[in-house]
Amino acid sequence: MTRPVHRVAPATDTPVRQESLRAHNLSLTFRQIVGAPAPISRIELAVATGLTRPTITRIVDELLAGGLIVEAGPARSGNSGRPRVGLSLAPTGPAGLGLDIRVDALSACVVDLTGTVRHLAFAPRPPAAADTLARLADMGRAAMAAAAAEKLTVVGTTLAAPGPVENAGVVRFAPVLGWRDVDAAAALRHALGEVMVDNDAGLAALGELYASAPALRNFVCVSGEFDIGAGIVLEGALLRGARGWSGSLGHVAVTADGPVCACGATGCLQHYAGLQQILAPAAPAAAPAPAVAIDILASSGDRDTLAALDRAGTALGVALSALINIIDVDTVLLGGSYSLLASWLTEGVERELNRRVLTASWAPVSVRPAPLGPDAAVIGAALSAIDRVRQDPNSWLARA
Amino acid sequence: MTRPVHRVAPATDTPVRQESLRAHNLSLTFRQIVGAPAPISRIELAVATGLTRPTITRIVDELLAGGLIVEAGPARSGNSGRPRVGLSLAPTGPAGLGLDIRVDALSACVVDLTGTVRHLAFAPRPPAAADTLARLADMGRAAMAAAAAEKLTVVGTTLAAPGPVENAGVVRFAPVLGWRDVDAAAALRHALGEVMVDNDAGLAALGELYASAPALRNFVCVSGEFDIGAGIVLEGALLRGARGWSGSLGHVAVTADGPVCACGATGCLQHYAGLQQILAPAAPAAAPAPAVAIDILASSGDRDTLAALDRAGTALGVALSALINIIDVDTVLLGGSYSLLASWLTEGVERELNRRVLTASWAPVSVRPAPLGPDAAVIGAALSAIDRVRQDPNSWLARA
DNA sequence: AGAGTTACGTCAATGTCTGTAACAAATTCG
DNA sequence: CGAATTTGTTACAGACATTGACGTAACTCT
Repeated sequence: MTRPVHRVAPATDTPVRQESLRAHNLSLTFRQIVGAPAPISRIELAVATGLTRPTITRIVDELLAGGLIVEAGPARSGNSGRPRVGLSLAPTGPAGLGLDIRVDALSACVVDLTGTVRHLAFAPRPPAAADTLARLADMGRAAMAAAAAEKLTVVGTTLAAPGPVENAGVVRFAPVLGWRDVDAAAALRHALGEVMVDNDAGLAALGELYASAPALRNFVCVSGEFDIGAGIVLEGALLRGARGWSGSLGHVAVTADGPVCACGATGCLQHYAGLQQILAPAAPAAAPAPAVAIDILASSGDRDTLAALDRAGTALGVALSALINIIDVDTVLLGGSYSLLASWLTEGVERELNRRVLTASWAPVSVRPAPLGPDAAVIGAALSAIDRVRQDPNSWLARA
Repeated sequence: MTRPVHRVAPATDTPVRQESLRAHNLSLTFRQIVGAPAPISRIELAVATGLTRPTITRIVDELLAGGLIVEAGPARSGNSGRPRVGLSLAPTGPAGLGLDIRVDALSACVVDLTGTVRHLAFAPRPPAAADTLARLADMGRAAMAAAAAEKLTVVGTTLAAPGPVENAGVVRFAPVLGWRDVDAAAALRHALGEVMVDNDAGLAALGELYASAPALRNFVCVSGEFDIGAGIVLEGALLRGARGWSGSLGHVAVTADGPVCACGATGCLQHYAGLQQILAPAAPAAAPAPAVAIDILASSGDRDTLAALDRAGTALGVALSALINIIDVDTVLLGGSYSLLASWLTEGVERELNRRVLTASWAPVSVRPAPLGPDAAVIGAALSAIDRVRQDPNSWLARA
């Protein structure tokens, strides 16, 4: 009856010393500043973190010296007494660089510590992989220069790619681009330094996460570009799966014995809700920006397009019901191109969710367009790059 | 000599003081002992944790005094020198209590620190909810008494329930039992103290996780009892979702326009792969242990049953493909009753996974029966209760 | 203008952990 | 039997964060 036991997810595998204690409290305090909706004073920090005022003073000094935060003017707190000095994130200093490969364009984005987009550029996408990567390197260098001009230092770069990515570097499979096993991280390393590569749908979800005003914590963001991908955020963290290949929603079966898909399976969501498939009946010659074309056709009352949108919404709802039954989230964001088409899709999605999600009667799932829309992935990529500093400012302080 | 660089501990929301430092290092050391395949000496602990020998000595003293570990006899390490003293988990001290409500029976289980099952009992399930809970309370008390007789103290209790659970206490919906919104934690609190309630499929996955010999880290365990549930383990942690309602695989659509299910939707997996549905064509009068009945019928070559099993395997494969496309895991365990039927199901499941999982060609998904089978949920429940002590021994030490 | 109030900084005292180094124990080998 | 070797313990010093008390700054109200 003896059963051996083996290790499970540990808290941390490293020993801690006094030094790490200090680093931890510093990072804790910094995260409070990051998360505060408005400039926050030292006293408020002391209350929020549970640390004492002298400790906060010391930590704040360190953050100020490192250029990570700035003091705002004094702000009234109560009626009398010395006003509090607001502390907020510095608009200069570290920044994150994001790159995105979309069907219709390449884009680059720089965000600062506060999450503000400081630079956003687009360029056409060359057909060949090598040209695409070279162009991205150029855009990255240009973005870094633009950042430097505003006293920003790029501390990390993330590339969003439309397909499953392995080891944060190799794009396994990207049908739109015709890529297979492209080591994008290696190709960009020379020009841009270390580059993390991640799935675009996941990064779009991260973008929406960081940008969400009443912070979302559990949601899925469906990005409908060429491929349909889902970025799943649980407890404020992106779900990457065992090998980072989560979120291939496009190849979830809606009808097991449906029509054959390019992937070899049958009845995939892609077939019902892919942009090309929605557009096809009305305009066989694909337009450069299919989502816009679909929106125009639908607005003009085109029956084929409206019918296709209805099918797409229903199919999306079926696949999302599977997703939510499998992993419970309370919000669906229609992202990427779908954000432009949300008004045509939401109804069908909601209908299926209400029918099919087992727990819908206790806690209805909210469906809405993603605020950042098609730019969410670049912005998310840049934010994920800067977020390493936001979560652990010590790396930046150690550098200086 | 250069001092090793130590990364900050994790993103916790609490401040750390010297005291927590001590607690962290103690818990780190203890987890090493837990994870070691054989008794481990102080020196080995020092190497494994990165702490110094004096520190290890102090921590080990504390663990010995607290009764969490015991010294084994000296063991040869090299040829000469003082032999190492092996340290291993104490077979007495804290224990976890698990309870499970199954269709066919109630069960209770006690595991000790080492993960060994020390007590396992079954009882018939009364039809009414109140009776069921009263019986469970009795079984829990009996198990606690049995544990005490072996010098074990139950430090936590977990109840596995067949349905979505809210706030670790309220069973929202359990069709087999006819339960809706039953506050099981409250009902058992008086007899057993604080009880955590969780979904049975998730706990079964945890059971398989803790018991897996070459440790699994990313897998899904499908439990087919009355309801089909999936427990998803990612990086050694159970995925619970926003409200703990993850894993309702039974109501994932296999064919969107399929037959109507009891839940109100159409084409649910439950309809194709539920035990009752597999059994129905051959033996309309449900046997007490459907899985056994199915196995016997199939072994005897019953055509209807074989056909039903084929349909079930295929449907399971479709739903699991959706799951794996959505969240990437590399292993599927056929658990619960399915473990008994694995030989009839595996082929169909594998076929569909290979067709439908987008990344199957790079990394095939392994499908196999779950070693613990139908008892995984109780054992997992008990293990999850004791695991709190294993992950953080300080709670136990503080008590004494 | 002065009292009252709140915010923030500084200093010494305290406690606790780690690391180094010397020391004690237990066993093998010549 | 004693030297060598490895394991485990004790003693001391160094480092660092927290606490608490006191002092200073800034602003409002009377």
